[in-house]
Amino acid sequence: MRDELHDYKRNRILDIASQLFYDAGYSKTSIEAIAEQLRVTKPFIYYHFDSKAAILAGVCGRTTAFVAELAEAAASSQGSPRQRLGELVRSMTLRVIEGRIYLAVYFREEKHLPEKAHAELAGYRRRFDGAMRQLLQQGVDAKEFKLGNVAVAEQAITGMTTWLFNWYRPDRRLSAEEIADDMAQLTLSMVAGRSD
Amino acid sequence: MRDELHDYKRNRILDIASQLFYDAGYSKTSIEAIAEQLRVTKPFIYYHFDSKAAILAGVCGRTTAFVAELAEAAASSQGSPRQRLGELVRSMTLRVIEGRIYLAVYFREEKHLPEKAHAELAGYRRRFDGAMRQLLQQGVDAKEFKLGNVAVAEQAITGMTTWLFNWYRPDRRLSAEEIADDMAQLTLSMVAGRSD
DNA sequence: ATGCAAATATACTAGCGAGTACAACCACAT
DNA sequence: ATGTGGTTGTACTCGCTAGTATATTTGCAT
Repeated sequence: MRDELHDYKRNRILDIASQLFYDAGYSKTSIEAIAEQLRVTKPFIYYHFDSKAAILAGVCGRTTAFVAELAEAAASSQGSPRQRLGELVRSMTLRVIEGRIYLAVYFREEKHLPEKAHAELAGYRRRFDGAMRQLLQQGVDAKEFKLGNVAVAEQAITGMTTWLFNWYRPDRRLSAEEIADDMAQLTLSMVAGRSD
Repeated sequence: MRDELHDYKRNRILDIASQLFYDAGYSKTSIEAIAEQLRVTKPFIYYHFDSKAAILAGVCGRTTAFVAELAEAAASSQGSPRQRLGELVRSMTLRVIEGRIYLAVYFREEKHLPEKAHAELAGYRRRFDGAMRQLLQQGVDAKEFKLGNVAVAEQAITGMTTWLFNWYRPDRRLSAEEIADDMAQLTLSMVAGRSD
């Protein structure tokens, strides 16, 4: 139960760091600033993390893995491609909204990640892309989807969903659920193909 | 014709800076590194730019304005909404591919922009969003598009197009034109609406 | 040729902030 | 009570880099 305390402290550091990195950027956030917010001192931080970059890695890892797993689950589960794609986009949208701060930091500060963390996260992205592409291909094979290039469609869907981290603001009229439903609907129209 | 030389030098600085900012990130790129690549010294740079942030502003401004103008032109030109939207997405895609380095730097390093440049670029983004939304609304009014929430559809289209800066690599099988055609096609299917 | 202004280089300053050596503290077992 | 390991604070170092004071050069007008 001392481990739990450790985890709790680490997470508190990551909470504060996420917010500061998000608001001001990684480079403009000093370790001291993080310590100050937590009402502790620098060595407290360094006791729990090896370096500033390690904190960044912690922040960036918070959402990425999860999204990849969503896609893999969708690609290999039961149901029609159409149905699975809709559900995937819906849940992905919710997840992106939830983790928008971590995603924003990740995409912005990728260059500051230590090599190891960078490779790990790149791996998740590849898994996500692979799973999504596979799902789209299943839909094409089943004649449910009509697509030119599957890779382009895959990136289009990924893009429109991921982009949410950039524009979503919680104080909008729109609820996360409404957006998720719309996104799913738009995606399904998109893959259904020809409309002229 | 001395002005032309000035412009030329400024642009050379921006060329190098774009590439270095893109490859290594803004913070990890020193002015000296830029000078070195150009085979000049630091004061040369400072003679042409007031600060490092001013260089960043120059880099970030390279594509943004243009994209906003594309959208405004599309919103207020002749032709059916459907036709204009397709053409807009097509040309936007090409432009995003062309200026992907500048866009990547812009989205990553926004926090390092001086207030003035930040406001200016935010203005372009607002104009873009406004124009795109207007165009979509025209399509809805003309019963050409079927959309739930226009704002969500707008961001979806913006996202899938802008996201290109993140995944496009010139050494792919896909040409820019093919991608642009696909994007336009996907967008039109998307806005055409219900498919079930 | 020569003087003036614009352009570029040499050689510095100054401050910030990541990371650390070491000291102090605290909880618990014995 | 006391020693021991895990934890946090005090007080530094040290390198890096944005920015600059000043010298030098270059090109052009006359």
